[in-house]
Amino acid sequence: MRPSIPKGTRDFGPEEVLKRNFIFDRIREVFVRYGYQPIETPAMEDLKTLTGKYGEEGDQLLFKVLNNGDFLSKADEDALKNRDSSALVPSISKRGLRYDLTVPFARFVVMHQNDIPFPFKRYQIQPVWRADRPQKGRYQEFYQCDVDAVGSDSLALEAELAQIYDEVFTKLGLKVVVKINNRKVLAGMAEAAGIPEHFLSMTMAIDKLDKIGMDGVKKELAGRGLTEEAIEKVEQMLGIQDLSGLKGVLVDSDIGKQGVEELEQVFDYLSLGDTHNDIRFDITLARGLNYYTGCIFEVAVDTTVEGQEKVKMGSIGGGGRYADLTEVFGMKQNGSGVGISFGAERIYDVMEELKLFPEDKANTLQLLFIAFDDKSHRYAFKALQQVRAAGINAELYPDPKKRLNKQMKYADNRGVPYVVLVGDREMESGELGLKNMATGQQESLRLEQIIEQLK
RNA sequence: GUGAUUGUAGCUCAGCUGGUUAGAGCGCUGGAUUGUGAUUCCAGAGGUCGCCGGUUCGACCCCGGUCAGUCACCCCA
Repeated sequence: MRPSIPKGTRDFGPEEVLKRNFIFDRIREVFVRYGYQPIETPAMEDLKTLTGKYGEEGDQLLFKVLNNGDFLSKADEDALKNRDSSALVPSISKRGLRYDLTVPFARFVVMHQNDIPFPFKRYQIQPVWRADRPQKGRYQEFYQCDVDAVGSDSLALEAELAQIYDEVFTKLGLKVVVKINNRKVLAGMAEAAGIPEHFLSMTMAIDKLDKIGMDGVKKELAGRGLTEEAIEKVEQMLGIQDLSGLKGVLVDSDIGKQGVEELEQVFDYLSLGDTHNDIRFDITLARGLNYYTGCIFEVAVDTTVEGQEKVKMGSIGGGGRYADLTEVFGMKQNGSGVGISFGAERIYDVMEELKLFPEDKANTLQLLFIAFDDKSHRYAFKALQQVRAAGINAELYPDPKKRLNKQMKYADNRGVPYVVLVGDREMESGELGLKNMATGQQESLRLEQIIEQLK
């Protein structure tokens, strides 16, 4: 048979894994520096944990795992007869692959609420799965890197998360825009426009502003049944760039005012420290996941920065506050959480495009021993151990009977910077041939000298 | 879930309106060179033309379906 892998999934070769780890390591460093602790949760969750948390669209994108054994014997007869897939699912599948890390985390917090300190600050770097149609920057299996804090309403946490975005992307050498908004502001806008019942449609339309433009948004709002008057009000509010202006418009909406005040506080905290990226209020930021209740975040590549103009990539991170998510799992108090996520795959793609990955020599082979016969192979095997003990990444070509040019070719393919050649002459003199693969130069040195040079 | 587009050697691709034996570059194997890779020269291996079906005397080429990649939409990281 022909080998293949499921669509939307990928293999990663050594070079890619090293680069991916570079991203994960930078992210993890910052998470740890801010006091967050690691957890891991299973790839599979009970389906009931996942369904209903991501909206209707999200439910359709969940991977369901077929029950073990004779699952059809317990299948819903009617659903089966009517070919009604969505009605059939509960009777043949009780588990699904996680769709994100936030919902499993909320489940984790509630299950372990008596064992963990609050506020609980955790980070989690694991793959998630979505049954989406793959395209540019979108896969069915991809990694998310989440930081969340549960058990505190403090807006210092929102500010801290924005700082984390700032710091991670600075370490990665990527200039970004961190957009911040608040669901309460959006709710206030709906109130001010007299359309609180259209809150969700309004946010979804607004979310598309940078893609379809103001005219597109207006068309979409009209299509969703808003009056011309309401649409005009929404358009006016979308033109507001600063928080103080917004406060005046939302004066009659308590929730709207609250949202503005929260944002003011977040930016006040941020003003106490230095940041390196454009962190700004953006009234057009909406975000689709419907469990968000307060501040929301989204990160995009800053295309106004020199060298990054041509990057076309959607959001490379997002998050927000979810006050009620743990309540769904039965937690009565202390349950407000806030968190952000890094889209590692998209960050990878952007960094690849901009050539931001450094040569990471620490993780690759530094020295290769090549022996000409069994006797020198034994000699090299012994020398190898000393080299490794000195902290140099080294290996010995395992088969000395292979022709020398084969072995040299292997060295070339591995991209190893230095080769040590060992044969009769070298064993006799105790001076080994150290060859620099880049220049082709070769010199005779004692093993200790070689170690000294490569250290 | 909707639409567009592509699928030929390990990789990147060429292949005329449908006509015998499907090609190139790179890579791979062997040799020139049994103590030297990357450069040079010589030779060689490697193909169910994504898969299934149809049209035709004849299909890599045309038609239908299907699978996969890519891109856009919906949504999203």
